[in-house]
Amino acid sequence: MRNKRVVFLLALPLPDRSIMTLLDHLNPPQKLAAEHRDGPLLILAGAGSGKTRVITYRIAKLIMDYGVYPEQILALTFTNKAAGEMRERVDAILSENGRETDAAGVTIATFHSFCARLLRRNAELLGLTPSFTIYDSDDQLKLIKAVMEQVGMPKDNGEAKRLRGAIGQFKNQGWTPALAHENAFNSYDEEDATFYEAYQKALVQANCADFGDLILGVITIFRTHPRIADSYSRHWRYQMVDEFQDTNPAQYALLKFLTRTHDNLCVVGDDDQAIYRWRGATVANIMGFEEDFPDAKIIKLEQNYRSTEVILKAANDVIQHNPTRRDKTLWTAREGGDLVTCFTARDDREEASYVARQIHDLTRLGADWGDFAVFYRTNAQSRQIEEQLQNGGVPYQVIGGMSFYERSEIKDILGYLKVALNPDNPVDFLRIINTPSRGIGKVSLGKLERVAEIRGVGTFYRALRYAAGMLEAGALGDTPIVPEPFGPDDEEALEALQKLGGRSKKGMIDACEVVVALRDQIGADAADGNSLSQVANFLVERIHYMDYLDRDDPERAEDRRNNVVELLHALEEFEEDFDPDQLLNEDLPGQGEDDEAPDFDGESEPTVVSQILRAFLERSALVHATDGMEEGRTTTLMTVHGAKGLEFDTVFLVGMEDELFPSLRDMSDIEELHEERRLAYVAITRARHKLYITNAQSRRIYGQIRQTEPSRFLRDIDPERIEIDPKSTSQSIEYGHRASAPNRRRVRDRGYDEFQQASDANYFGDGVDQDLWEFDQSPPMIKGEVGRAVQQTLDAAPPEGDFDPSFSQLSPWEDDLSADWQQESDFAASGPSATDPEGLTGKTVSHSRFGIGKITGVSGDGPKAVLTINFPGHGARTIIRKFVKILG
DNA sequence: TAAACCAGAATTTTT
DNA sequence: TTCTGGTTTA
Repeated sequence: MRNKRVVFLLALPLPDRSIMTLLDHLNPPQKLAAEHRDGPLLILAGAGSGKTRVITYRIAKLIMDYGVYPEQILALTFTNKAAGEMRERVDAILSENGRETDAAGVTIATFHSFCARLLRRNAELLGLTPSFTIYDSDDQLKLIKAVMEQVGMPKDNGEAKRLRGAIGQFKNQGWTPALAHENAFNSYDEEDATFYEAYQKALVQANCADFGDLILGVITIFRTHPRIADSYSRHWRYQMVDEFQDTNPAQYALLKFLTRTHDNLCVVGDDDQAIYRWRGATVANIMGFEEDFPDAKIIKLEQNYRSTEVILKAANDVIQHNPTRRDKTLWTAREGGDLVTCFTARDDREEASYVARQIHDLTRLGADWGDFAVFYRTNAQSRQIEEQLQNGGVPYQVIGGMSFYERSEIKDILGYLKVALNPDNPVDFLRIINTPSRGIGKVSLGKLERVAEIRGVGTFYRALRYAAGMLEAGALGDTPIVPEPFGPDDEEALEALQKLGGRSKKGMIDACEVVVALRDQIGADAADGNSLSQVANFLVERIHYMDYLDRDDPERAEDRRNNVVELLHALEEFEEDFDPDQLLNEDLPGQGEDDEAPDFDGESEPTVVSQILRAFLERSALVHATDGMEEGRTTTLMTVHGAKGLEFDTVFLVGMEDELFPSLRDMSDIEELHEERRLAYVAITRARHKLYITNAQSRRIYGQIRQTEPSRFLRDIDPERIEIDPKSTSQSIEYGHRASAPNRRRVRDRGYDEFQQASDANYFGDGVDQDLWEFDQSPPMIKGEVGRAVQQTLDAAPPEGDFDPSFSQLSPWEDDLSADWQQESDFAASGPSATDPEGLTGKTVSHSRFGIGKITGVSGDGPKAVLTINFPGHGARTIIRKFVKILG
């Protein structure tokens, strides 16, 4: 994958001795950038020009040749994926050069996780405790609704979402409520700012921070305590930022603070890949970098090592329609290449079928499933593709979409743990108080809320303790509850809560007991024999959560229970890997170094269990469970946004239709169109050897069938670089592009009907036991070696235009696949045992967390079979079959 | 209070 | 079409 730079060895002068073998792998501008030592540096790195490579080599260079301590280096990214990859590569480079211990010292993090750490260190300065909860946008919306109600606004879901957006933008700008007021243009802005103020107050009172607060909180601290900023700035003497074009003003302000004692800021970016304007990112940061850092050195990386000439030119065709770009011309040494294949389907289902079919055929010819990726504009499009891939027996992984941590069962369990750690958190409190149902309905909640408003009570949790009669000081320094009734109304509210009926009273006592018990257990130290996974297991038992799932939705109970089990595993795993030493010598400065930095002696020293829990919750808030993408063995499905920074041999870009891609919800916003175009550019430049672009003439949206037009971006590509698949419904890119005739009839090309028949018969689904084709059970036929270039297989493919006759027959695939499956079964049948009816023992599997392992034991069968798997590096694990991919 | 039912939104993209 | 949240009913 990264072994094709050898060419340059000969062309380069001899570099420094110590790191010679490394920098030799870089081309001249790359080398120049990696050698850069002090002062600001802007690296304009085109797609596929090796920017991560440059950053990682520069880190190595700093450490090895310039004598910089690893601890002095900070590298910030936007995604966990990028951070992980960078960490890995720095690790590899340093290890290769006998400096394996150094990599751990380098701070490589996402903006958000980095700021979360800083914020925990200095939480008191913002009125938070180090145990503050991080709210995701769901939680955020709930709190906004609560605040809306509180300030007497009418219930309005749309308005709540608008406010969430407005607050998000304030925070992206780096504006506190006060600044939002100052910057208000009109009375609407003013109102939003006022609401923002109320919301922010509620957040702090709840001891919570939302995503935007992580960044804004840190810069607020830096603004008010410049000496803290100084101390951090001095600590991280060399800083690097990846994907700089996606920074928003708040992040930029953060960087300014962090570099205030020096200007060793190295940023890498590509304005053509700026795709997060909607999240407040400003290209101005990259376009005007020299203005802020007049001494900035600028280095352009223009050689693309990834794609063929055809693909690169197609990408350039598209992006050149954007004005105001930084001057940059990408070129590649890989001349020629396969044409871009376009396919127009009649509908979205046929489009998905086509993709599945192509992948299937190419893998039969020796390509690996892992060579392929399917990109779509919106997550909703993944369903059709998934269905067809399943039918075709193509194993796949979906990146993004509904994350593990967004599932209600996961949120419930984590909700309890979050409340245990921070009982002031009202969103999770309300989530768990009656889940599973305890007879605490709207009325009881109202009474509880009323009491919570009384001075001396303050929060739901404390009101609950009052109601449950658990008034004494409890775990973790809970203060005794002494309500200070402020008049007859308050007295009444207290009385009402006291006099609650039997059922809700009982429910409240129960809920209270659970939370208090959790808090006690978290408060107890690991030394007392307590562990986080024990606490979690206790919780699931104590609230009979599994039974609740069965009752709640018997249909999905099975899945959801497994998810809970998986969560418990994850907790256990996390706990095992957790290094308590890490807590002692964190590489963060702050305390002690600067007298303005607070010591957070707090009320009670956090216990190990609570620290682990805190760390786990932080990770679950900041890391998508799907982040751990596996390389190599399965086809990858993701949105175009998710694809940034990645590359694949063969890319299918689906749904290239106007109004879908470009999305254009607001036709008047020309900037939005430009951003969509950059998005298309990003998508195209992910492909190494082969690009397919597909569209559908009609598509179901919200269950309604809509006619579509081909994407304008598709028409931007020079037809010279395109071949239209003979099976395509239309042999022209512009199949019906006539603004004057919106209801035109479309001419169907010959060949279409055959294709359609097959498609209508669901040509690899009907008549086959669907279960057989479920992802996990798909026949494990790994054909080529991982990473084998698809190019070869394409060369070997049957001549185009020769429409595969079997295609129109009823079930060519079933036959093919059944044969394979049969073969596999025969193989398996050679060694089944009583406990392992399917002969799984000995097979290789892959797991999202533990990686590749071998099955050593099996009990039960079907997707629910319990497997014992040995993962090198993790030891033996017990995992439900559903959660692993069986590779063969 | 809980279950069952119905109406309306949702689909741009993510930490 | 699917999900969510709100309302009605037992």
